[in-house]
Formats: sequence, C-alpha cells, structure tokens
Amino acid sequence: MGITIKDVAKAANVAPSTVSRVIANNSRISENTKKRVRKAMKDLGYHPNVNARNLANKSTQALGIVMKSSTDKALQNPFFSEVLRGISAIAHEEEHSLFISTGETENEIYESVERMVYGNQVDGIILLYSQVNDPVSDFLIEKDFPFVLIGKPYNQVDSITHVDNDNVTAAVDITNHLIEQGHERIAFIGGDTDLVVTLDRMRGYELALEKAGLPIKDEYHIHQEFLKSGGREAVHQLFQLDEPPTGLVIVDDLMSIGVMTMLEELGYQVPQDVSIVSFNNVYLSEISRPPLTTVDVNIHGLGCQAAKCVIEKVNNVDEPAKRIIVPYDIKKRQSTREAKNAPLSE
Amino acid sequence: MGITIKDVAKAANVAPSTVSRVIANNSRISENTKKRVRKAMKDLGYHPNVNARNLANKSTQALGIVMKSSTDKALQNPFFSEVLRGISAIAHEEEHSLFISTGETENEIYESVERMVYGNQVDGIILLYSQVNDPVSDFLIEKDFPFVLIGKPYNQVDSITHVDNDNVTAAVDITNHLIEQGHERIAFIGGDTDLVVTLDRMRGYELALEKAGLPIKDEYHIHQEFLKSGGREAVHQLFQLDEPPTGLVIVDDLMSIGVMTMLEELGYQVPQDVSIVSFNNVYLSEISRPPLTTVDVNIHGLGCQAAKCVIEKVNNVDEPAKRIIVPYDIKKRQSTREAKNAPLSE
DNA sequence: CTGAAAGCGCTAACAA
DNA sequence: TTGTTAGCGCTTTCAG
Repeated sequence: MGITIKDVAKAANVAPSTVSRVIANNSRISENTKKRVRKAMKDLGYHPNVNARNLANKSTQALGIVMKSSTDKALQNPFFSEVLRGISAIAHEEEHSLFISTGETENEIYESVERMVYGNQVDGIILLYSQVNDPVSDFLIEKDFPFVLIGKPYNQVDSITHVDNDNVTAAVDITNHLIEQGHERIAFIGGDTDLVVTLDRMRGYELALEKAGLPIKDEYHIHQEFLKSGGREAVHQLFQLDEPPTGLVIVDDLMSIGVMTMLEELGYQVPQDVSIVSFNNVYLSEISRPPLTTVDVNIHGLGCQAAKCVIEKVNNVDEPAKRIIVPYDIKKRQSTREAKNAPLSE
Repeated sequence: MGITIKDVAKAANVAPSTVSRVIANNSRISENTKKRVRKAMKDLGYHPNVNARNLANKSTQALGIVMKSSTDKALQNPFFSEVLRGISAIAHEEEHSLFISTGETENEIYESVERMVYGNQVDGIILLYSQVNDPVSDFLIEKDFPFVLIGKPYNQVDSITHVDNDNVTAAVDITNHLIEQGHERIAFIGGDTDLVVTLDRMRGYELALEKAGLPIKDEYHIHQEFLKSGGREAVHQLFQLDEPPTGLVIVDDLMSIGVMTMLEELGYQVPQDVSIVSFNNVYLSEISRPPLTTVDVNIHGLGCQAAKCVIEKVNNVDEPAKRIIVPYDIKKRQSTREAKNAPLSE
C-alpha cells in the first residue's frame, strides 16, 4: 500500500539513502542522479510517509493550536476564524501542518495538549488566549516545550514568547477619543476577568480617565457575559444611576452589538444618547448599526506573527523569549458623537 | 529523550511486546502482569509515541478538516467555529486528533489535502463545504479515501456520505412563514451560487412560491457578496422596482444583518416595511435588531454527526455511503410581521 | 500467557 | 558522490 522510498530507489537504480538525500535536496548528490531520482518519483507517484519521517527525525512538521473552551462565544467566535487564517497562511508557507486541540471542557483540552506534547504530534504550540492561572501554559513551561501565546501572559511576561497588541495604550487612545468629544461619564464593560486582555484594556481605560481628571467610579464597571441573561439587567442599572454614562468603552465588538440591542430596547440611541467604542474590528463592526468606532487589532497579523514565532522557536531551541507587539489602528466610524453640552454633573 | 516501551518493559521485567499488549489491553495478558506493567508506566511517566504507533499501524488516529478558503467571510465565520466545536467534541470522545487544512488559496488547500492523504497524516477527512466542481472532493473520491461532506454533494449524491439539513424543505417552511403572514412579493438573497446550500435553499423558496401561486420573478433574485461593495446597490435596485418586495428570504444570518443595515440606510425598517427570514441561527441572530426569524440548522449537531460518520467509515471500509439529515427548527423572532393589507399589485 | 524478532518507511552515521 | 546499515518506537506474527 503506497510507493516507498525503496521502490523509487530500485526504479532509479540507486540506494534508498540516495533517494532520501534527494528529497532533502542534499548538496552532495550530483544533479544528474537527482534528476533521475526525481523522475522515478514522478513516474511512480511517490509521496513520503510523514509518520516514518517524523519517527526517524524526532520532529513532526506540525504546530498545535489550543483554543479556550468555547463557553464564552462572544469573544471567541469571529476572532478565532480570523486568527486561524493568519496562522494557516504562514503554516502553509513554511510547510507545517496544523493540529488543533479537541475537547469541550477545560480539562479535556488539557488532556488533548498532553497528547500533542507527549505523543510527539507537534513541534510547537500556539495558545490562542491568555488567562490567569492557566494549567496548559504551566504545563508547557514545565515541559520546556516551545510555545507562543497570543495575548499577554499573566505572569512570567519576560520568559514567555508572546504576540500581542499594546492593549493598554490602545485602550487609552480609544477612551481619549471619547474624552475629546466631551464625554465625562464613561463606563467600561468588560468580559471574563480571567482574561488578560480584559485587564489590560480596563487599565488603559482607567489611565485615560485619570489623566483627564475624570473620576473612576465602581458603578461604571461591568463585567459580565453579555449574551447570557443578566446582561440586560446590568446595562439597565447602569442607566438608572443618578449620573448615567454618556460613553461606553466595551471590550469586544460583539459585546458592543449586544449592548446596542439592549440599549435600544431600553430606549437609548447610539450615538445620540450614548457613544460606544470598542475593540477588535471584527468585520461585523462595519455592518452593524451604527458601524462601530473600534480598535483594529489586526487579528490576522497576530496569527501570522504567532506562527512565525513558534516556528523560529522550534528551529532554534535557544531562541530567547520575545514579545512582539502588533500595531493597532483606530477605526473611527459612527458609534460616537460629541457629548451633549451640559453634563448632568455640573 | 522520552520513556519508551522498552524502559517500561525493563522496569516491569517483561518483554516490550507484553507492554504493547497491555497498552492495547489485549485479553491474553494476565491481570497480574497488566497491573505490574501499568504501575511501571505510571512510575516512569510513560507516554506512547504516536508517530511510531502510526507507522507500525498504518493508521493515525486523526481526522482532517478542510474548509473553504476564507474569501467569503460572511457565510463562513461563526458557522465554522460552531461546527468545529461539534467535531472536536466527538473527536475527543473517540480519541482522535484533528488536523486542519492550511493555505489561503483554493490551490494551496488542495495541496494541503494531498499532504494529509499521501503523507498518511489522517485516516479520514471532513469537508466543511460543498461546492460545484470541487477538486478536493474529486481527489478524495478518486483515491477512495474515507471522507464525509457537511452539506449536500453536487453530484454522486448517493455515493458520497454526507450530513446535511433538508435545506429545500427548510426553505419551503421558512418561506411559507412569510406567505402565511400575507406576503406576496418575496425576494431571495443568496450567496455564492457555487455552493450547494445556496441552490437548495433557493429551490425551496421557489417551491413555496409556486405552491402558493405566487410568481417567481427574476428581479427578485440577488446573488452577491453582500459585505463587499455592490451589495448596497443591488438592494437599492430591488426596492426601486415597481413592485418592491415586502419579504426577504436571505440565505445566511450574517448577510441578513448586512442587509438590514443597508435597508435602514435606504430608509426602510425591519419588520415594519420589510420582513426578513434567514438561515443558520448563528447566535448573533438573537442579539441583532430586530432578532431574526431564522432556521436553526443545528450547526453543532452537523459537526458531531460528521465526525461520527468519518470515524465509522474509517473503522469499516465497507461502510456504505449514507446520508444523515439533521433536523432543523424554525426560530420565530421579530424580523417578520403581517404584510400590509393592500399589496401594491392589486 | 509471554518472549523473540521482523518490519512499518525513513534518516543519518559510517564506509567506500 | 553514493551505498550499507543501524536504528527511530511500536506492533505483530510466530514460537514456546
């Protein structure tokens, strides 16, 4: 079942090792025999057996991709496909295969990563999320297995290679956009507080307020899964405050869309009554009503860089840990406008 | 580098073959030695080398997943993550790994499938799309390689195992929903006409109109990529007709959202002026404004069934081709309402 | 019930 | 520049 290197060798009248060298394009083989061997390969329709090669090499040309269990659909959905496209482009370019983790629960995913590592199924791993106390990344560190993180590590920032945006600054910028338009009461709506992105973006939001001399109020922070029930209630309460916000910084485009729907139900209009800015620039943010002003984090670019990084790490074990910051870009669209002139607070 | 079966054998004072049998849980090994061997495995922290096993077995425990090149973001995005979740759940249950195709262009993807097949990287393949004249599926058929299709094959319907919804009937049903509400001028907005889903859903739409004695007009068919420029123009024209539609059957939730945005810009309200029904029940359709009446095709279920099917096919080469129809369910939400009483045409 | 040994397809010394 | 040969780690006859 299947043409092997031996068949080719026989056909080309050389030794199997020669064929192997031709495959590897070894420089010590004469162009002449190379040609002969290549012809034989074509004629017989030879294709290398990846497993045999991996076994002999102790190296698979494969990367593992680990994604968080899909409980929080909101953050994950379109982001995931896009980042995968980026990874996949580079992987193909570099002739690497892509393996993805399976399982639904956090534990199942952990097991699946174990299989990848122990089973020699992949050479390196890309983690598509970064969260506080992640057993998977602990495991990889302990095993000293090559991996990179998309996002910012919760700790050991200097020893884990990661590719990220400067989320703090991005959050500062986008919050400033609101401030420049005269907003003084700006709330923050975040997602899972275990995720480092959430923390970074919140930090930027607070820095911006601080710098502008605006108060940071606890009542202006919401962390909740907005697509579940309960989100509505939280938003409702936010606007029941004596001084309801006129601007919202929301951690993710999809959440923004959910929030806009709730706001409409509650009788508020975006941007007339409330301005919204958010993050990711998922393509949906262009076709939402209104189109969202959002931070384009270059999801595809994050994927590409991550793939390049792991491959580097795999090829060179001594490759030092590095951090790659992918530039962001603010897309100004129609979800914000000047704050009404006389804020309630004055 | 790594504990092998030999190390375990030595530690347990048995032959390597015995260890192998214990791993396979061979019935001819005494419980006693099984215990001893297992203990040794635990103690040493043994993990099988998947490549070696694959090589000896001529079988990887892996499935390949092939997705269409990501040009048409609209159709693909959230659908993909969801179907993947389904596949991944079963894959983990059955202890299979997941390999995904890489590359951006159609040709790169084809190459990547070749690598999977020729390289013995996977035992079976799941195609996440079904399109007219697909070189990938032609290749798999020719190689007689186990695969299943999510969707309906364009031809050879009876010889290709596939899992699908009854899209024709679903389209009939959802179109009838519009008809029952008194709509008589119903347009269809489809996506890529190379995709079989599009064709099926259009067919159902036409059947429903026919049955109700409503005319099927060419001007009422739009096929375009709606997130690109040009979509707006097409929608605009649709509503410039002498008898503009009052109801829209749209092939995908995301397209519906795009269309709603365009409609609003053109000054039409959903559902007051136009009713919309669509397909997939991507979770976004719940949080859109208005929430969409849509066909829940059970994306996750499609993924699960597909995974089960390939695994069956892999385990039993003679497994006959089969078709699995995953039931759909119509979610009635707020994007439709009774047609205005006096249609322009009367 | 268990062991010895051959072989899966390929690579990489080591020779020539 | 090429051939010979010994593995990579595991499975699986075939003996015992």
